[in-house]
Amino acid sequence: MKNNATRDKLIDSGAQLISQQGYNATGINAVLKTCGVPKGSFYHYFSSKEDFGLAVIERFAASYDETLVALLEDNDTPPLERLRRYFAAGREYMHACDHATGCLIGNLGQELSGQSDTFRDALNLVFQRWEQRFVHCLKDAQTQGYIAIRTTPEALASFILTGWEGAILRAKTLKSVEPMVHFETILFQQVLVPSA
Amino acid sequence: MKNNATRDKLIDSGAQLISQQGYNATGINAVLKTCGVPKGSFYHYFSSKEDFGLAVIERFAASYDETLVALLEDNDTPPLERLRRYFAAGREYMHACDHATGCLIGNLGQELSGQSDTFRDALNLVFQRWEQRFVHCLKDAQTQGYIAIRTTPEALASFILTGWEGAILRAKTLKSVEPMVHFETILFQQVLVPSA
DNA sequence: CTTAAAGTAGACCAGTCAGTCTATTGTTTT
DNA sequence: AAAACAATAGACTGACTGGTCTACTTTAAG
Repeated sequence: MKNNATRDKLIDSGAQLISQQGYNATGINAVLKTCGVPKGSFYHYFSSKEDFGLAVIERFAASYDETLVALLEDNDTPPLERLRRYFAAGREYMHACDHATGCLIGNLGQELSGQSDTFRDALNLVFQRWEQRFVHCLKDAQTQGYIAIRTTPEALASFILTGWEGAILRAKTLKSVEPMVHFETILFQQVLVPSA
Repeated sequence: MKNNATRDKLIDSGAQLISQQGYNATGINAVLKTCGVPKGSFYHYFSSKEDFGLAVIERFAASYDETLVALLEDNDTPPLERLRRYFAAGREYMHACDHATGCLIGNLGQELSGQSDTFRDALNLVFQRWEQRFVHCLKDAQTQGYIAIRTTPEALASFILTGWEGAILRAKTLKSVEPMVHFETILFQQVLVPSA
């Protein structure tokens, strides 16, 4: 009843299709087809499409959190350099997916938070966990004197996360990482600075 | 064949439903039901759902551009105050819609730009027109000495628009305008400042 | 008064949706 | 070996999708 190769295959295919097309536009049959699993198995592992969607979110969040920790809590690297690497990784991914996919959590947040409170809560939690990772890194930067303490790390983390998500969205419609570059440039030039 | 009350009713209802539920989740029948128009009329005015969606975008953009001009090109008001008013209006709207709707263009950009190039192009154009309105206002601010000229107005406009869109997205999943407040606060405190 | 076109009206179509059902196969446990 | 359960398999259902079709009504032109 727990973990299983078939279940994993379903979640993997689902994450891929949902990333590309969105939740509503991705039919269960399409997921089944891409991984060659019959419908009976799907409803053996998941009670509904919503249940499946939540599992996709959960798994993506868990996997993404690992890379987030590796990037933002690497104490061998100066805090602002960690942030730079995070942005660079995001830009690379955006380029790799031909500017079509973006951020799964951001996509679903936009599509589903007005549609289902269950999804909204789940996505909100993911965002909040991400913000905490940023807070941790920003606190390091403040105590080490790299940035001023005129703003709380929490507010700064919110600023960075929302700005970055917005830049990703804009990059999708523009089919260019230019908005992401602009965001990063101005952020490091005027916000993440030491002097008051 | 041109403008008509029925056509307008369809677009109005469509804009409302699509704002709330998204494009894919909004069926044509639902639109027809909310404004009491039969299907025959719909396909008399629009050749397809995509055609309809584009008309909804076009009309929203035209109407929104008016308020944008009124806010950002009001020469009787200092440039930064114009921006403040723009953000205040956005916050008020977000509150009025119970944090559920957000920005129609942003929503559709997220949902459709990976799905249809036609939509992506249309939405991209709208964003670019908006950016130009910001550029105009920021140039005023620079020439009047309110903000430094270390960054091009174009890059700044991109930064503001993407940051704001991201804040709206985050406000939807959080059901609070807090991210929008954080964005505005830090923007005026550290980015839109005169000194180098 | 006639005729053509614009617009209204909704039954209808093939296809797809999420979800159900029964039957069968694999794998343990006893 | 047998019973119990997990998992596979896919045909099937009713509701709904975007879109088509024909019939009817209104408006305007000649």
